[in-house]
Amino acid sequence: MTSTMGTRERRRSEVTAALLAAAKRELARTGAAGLSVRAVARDMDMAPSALFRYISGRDELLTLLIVDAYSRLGEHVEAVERAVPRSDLRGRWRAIATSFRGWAVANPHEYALLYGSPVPEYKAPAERTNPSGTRVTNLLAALGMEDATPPPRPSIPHMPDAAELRALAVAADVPTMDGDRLAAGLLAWTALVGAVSSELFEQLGEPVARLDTLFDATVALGEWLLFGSPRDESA
Amino acid sequence: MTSTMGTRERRRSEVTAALLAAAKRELARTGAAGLSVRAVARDMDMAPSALFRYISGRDELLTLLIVDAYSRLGEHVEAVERAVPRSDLRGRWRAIATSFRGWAVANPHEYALLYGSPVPEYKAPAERTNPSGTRVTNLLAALGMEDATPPPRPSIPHMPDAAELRALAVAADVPTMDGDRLAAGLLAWTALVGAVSSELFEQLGEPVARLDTLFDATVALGEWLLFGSPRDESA
DNA sequence: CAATATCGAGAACACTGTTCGCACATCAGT
DNA sequence: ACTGATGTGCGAACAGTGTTCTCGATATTG
Repeated sequence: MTSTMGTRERRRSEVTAALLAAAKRELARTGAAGLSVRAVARDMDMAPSALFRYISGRDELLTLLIVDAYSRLGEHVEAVERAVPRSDLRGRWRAIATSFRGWAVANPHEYALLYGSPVPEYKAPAERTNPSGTRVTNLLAALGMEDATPPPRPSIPHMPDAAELRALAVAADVPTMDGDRLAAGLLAWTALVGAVSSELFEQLGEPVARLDTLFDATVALGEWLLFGSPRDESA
Repeated sequence: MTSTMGTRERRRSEVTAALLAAAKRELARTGAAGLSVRAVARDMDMAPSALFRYISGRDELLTLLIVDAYSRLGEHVEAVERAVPRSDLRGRWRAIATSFRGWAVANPHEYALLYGSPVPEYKAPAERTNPSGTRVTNLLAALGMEDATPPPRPSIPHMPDAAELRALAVAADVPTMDGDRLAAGLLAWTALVGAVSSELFEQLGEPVARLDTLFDATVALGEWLLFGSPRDESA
């Protein structure tokens, strides 16, 4: 219908874009908790009250930033993963993990917004964050689906038995995946998030230079969880 | 020298204690980012300006809360771990992990303050947080030291080799521990933090009931990283 | 052109952290 | 016991925040 936008419509989308850009700058500068509507307004040379024509309040500003950050993270990880040959499942996992970490260290405040402590008095609306928020975990799920070989089921003592893990699969939205594989994916994922968070939030003491090694170990652990030892495949 | 406290000294320690108690209540209610000096003052029936006789500002209030939270977490985990027979190393690990998670779910805001995204514009002074902040990881380190059997060195592909892991040990402040064991401990620790954070910050979707199972799997993984499979011991 | 919807700005309100000056209570020394 | 010094609480004030409301200007529509 509206093949050409009227000046009003055009200006509105322009201002909306500028608003989001300014908010992203502000987020990258001071972090989520320090994000100020007035500072964003100053950055845009607008009165603070004018911004309320475009956002309902600070909460929606946060929601916009969360969705945007999820999207950019997903875009980044997907692009890196796509460059790996589809048959190299282990390489694809490593690409996901390393690109995830790379984006996190390049965008620490955005990472904190997504995977750090939630902002109090604010609950992100799932219907808006879910589509972009699950992109990277979806990559992991796809990885598990494409792996034709039966999951290695490593012999780990006290590991919950297959029935419990299967129940885990039912509760999540991946009913077609067997429990062992889903558990392996979840373990690899939470371990990855824990390693990146511990590194970024500086909870491990001083050895900054060696964080690479620790991360490599995490990636190797995840790979082993997902695909087992190489000799298992030759067997 | 001052065997008895003068009324001034007494009152000061009383007010300090009440201040910390009120701040803890406020933290448990609204979280770290929503912590308000004025709200604490209201809770104590004092003028906001009066609090500045006891704290230098909001940052020191945060520091106090961080140290206190670390201490209580350490106390809790240490108490639970102490109840396990010293010879049951695996049981001690499980006690550490489960009590860590138990305290986290019971004190989510405190946990977020310690292991979530750091508060912007605020850097916790390491000389004050370190003593209490390393109590639980020290338990883990002690666990590794007491284990006489050589580390199992599980065959994980792409795991950094022994030399790199040893370098990791040198960089950290545990030079007497061999690299494999330290790497295993760090991996178990970051995986634990990742699992608890993912659960508490609700980044895993809906299956709330099954989070226990996922956590059990994380504990089992950590146990395997630290001590290997039981049959390895019989060999 | 007239009616209407949208927009930006400014003032205002209720908050926040923090500083300052002023009364008052307690202390140390003679 | 009196005095000077020190610690303590308070009210006012300043700069900053999120948000609401009104009001004039402007663009769209009939």
